[in-house]
Amino acid sequence: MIISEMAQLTQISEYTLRYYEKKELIAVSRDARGRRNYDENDIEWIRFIQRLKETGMPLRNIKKYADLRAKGDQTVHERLEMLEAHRIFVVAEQQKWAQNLYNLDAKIEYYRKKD
Amino acid sequence: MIISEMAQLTQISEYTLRYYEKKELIAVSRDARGRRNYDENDIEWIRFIQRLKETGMPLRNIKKYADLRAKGDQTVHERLEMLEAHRIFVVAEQQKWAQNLYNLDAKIEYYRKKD
DNA sequence: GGTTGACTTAGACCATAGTCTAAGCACTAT
DNA sequence: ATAGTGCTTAGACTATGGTCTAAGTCAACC
Repeated sequence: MIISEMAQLTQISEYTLRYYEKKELIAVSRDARGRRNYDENDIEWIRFIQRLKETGMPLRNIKKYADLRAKGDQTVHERLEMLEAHRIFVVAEQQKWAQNLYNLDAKIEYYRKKD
Repeated sequence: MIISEMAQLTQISEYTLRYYEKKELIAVSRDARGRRNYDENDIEWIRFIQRLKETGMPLRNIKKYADLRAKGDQTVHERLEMLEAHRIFVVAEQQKWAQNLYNLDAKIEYYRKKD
């Protein structure tokens, strides 16, 4: 799979895909012509990056994770620890969103009465 | 209440408080000496701004809301509409977080077995 | 043989949201 | 008096995460 297809599939621009590669979040192999050749594995990995990003993990941490991943199975434990730490963050964020939604609803209720 | 107290209370730096004022998110009155004099109303308003920010509303939208607020009660309906639109956004974000947490947990489970 | 779309390096540019400094003035407290 | 804290304007600088362009190469398609 070529970069344009990948961009389409993941909704990540070609610029950004190259940018991620330069930042060493992704390592992509090339075909005989030197073009990036994304495989199933890359797709999965990029989707995972997307999820980490959506849950507020900065690229530098994603990079750390990518580095561990590149080192192979002996880093599974470390990766697990990263994910578990991130999980705690995500849960805390969720609670913040819930609280904020609650407050927002109270405000909306208040305005509805005024309106 | 003077700016340093306000910064302490809200955990927003003095720089940022002045920045918000320059951006016209807040209008603060001055005392006889020309110093910013925050009152209860300002505190409540700034807390509200914090919540909007925490739920991902960009400053330019908060500014729009602030402008409406400044115009008084005849804008209650418009403000309500803004909040309702934002509510939809917040709920969608929450769902995204829930989905991401679910995926994260699946990944963690997978790694736990490998570990 | 021209167009298309990929590649490269390097760097400019953008938005967002601050953060900080300089320089000079004003007032209060020690 | 002088330190401390507030004020002002104006602009520099930071971090994050892209986004885009230039300039040149290369291979494939029509």
